Amino acid sequence: MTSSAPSILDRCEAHGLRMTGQRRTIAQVLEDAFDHPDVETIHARASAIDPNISVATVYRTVKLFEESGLLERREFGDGRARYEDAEREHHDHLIDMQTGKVIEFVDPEIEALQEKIAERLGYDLKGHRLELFGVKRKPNV
Amino acid sequence: MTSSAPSILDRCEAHGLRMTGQRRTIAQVLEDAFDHPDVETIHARASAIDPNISVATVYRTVKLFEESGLLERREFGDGRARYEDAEREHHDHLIDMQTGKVIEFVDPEIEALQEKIAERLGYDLKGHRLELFGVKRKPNV
DNA sequence: GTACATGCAAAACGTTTGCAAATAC
DNA sequence: GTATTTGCAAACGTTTTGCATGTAC
Repeated sequence: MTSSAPSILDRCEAHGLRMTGQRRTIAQVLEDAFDHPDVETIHARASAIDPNISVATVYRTVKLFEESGLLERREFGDGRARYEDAEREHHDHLIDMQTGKVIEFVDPEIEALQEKIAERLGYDLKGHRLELFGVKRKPNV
Repeated sequence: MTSSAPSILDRCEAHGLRMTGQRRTIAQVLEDAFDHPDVETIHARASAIDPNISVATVYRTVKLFEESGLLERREFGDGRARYEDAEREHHDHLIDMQTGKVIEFVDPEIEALQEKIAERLGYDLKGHRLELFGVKRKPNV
């Protein structure tokens, strides 16, 4: 099972970004994240590796990475931005309203339907945001 | 063609909310809004009717109305919250990436599909947020 | 009359920015 | 060596809050 996708770090270099120690650390943190960390969390994790990182640098770096197409910014409605690797398989989110847990899913049917709707309205679909909010179904109450 | 849905004001009273002049004015503004105004805009429109309304009151009132289920809060990614009548026909949004224009649409097929996805993941769907981002299609370039 | 709503100004929150010192290339 | 990045702290825009005053019921 070979890992086919290039790492965030690889993509930084492919983009010709000037790589500092801080940027490398932040790229690493995001590479290892399988959740959707906000800036504060990224900063905390990065600081654990290298204490010489300020929040300002994290803000500047995630913005840079986002503008370079390496990261995607998400807003789940709690007032702060969250980030995830843009090259991961595309997916949408279901948020458990009781626990706040975020479940990822992919559904080709819904993707296709969105294209169709945009087209019907006279638009080319460039992106979308789909979040489902639900509560865990009880077996048979 | 009779208007069947009760007004926001009616619903305020049905909820037993204490009705002040300010709240009545804000309810009116939202009733008349066919766009998705942010707090600043709501405040401007309300001030035109009654200059004795502070922004703090608008913030407190939209939060109250939202918690009472009269309004829905939306975030279109520009950093401020926008509000719309919760009882209006359900719809999703397509945002024109070039102009910022917001187009509303309904698609029963996509609604049904979302239910199905949530169910497949073991959840009862309680709400969702779907926003499409697109650019106007050019005839045949 | 009393509990609740308001206005004001101050504070909180996440985020951005100006600047001098440090670093990548 | 030079242009870019960093840390710090101050500033930003949106939203919340403490408190004294005013209002609905």
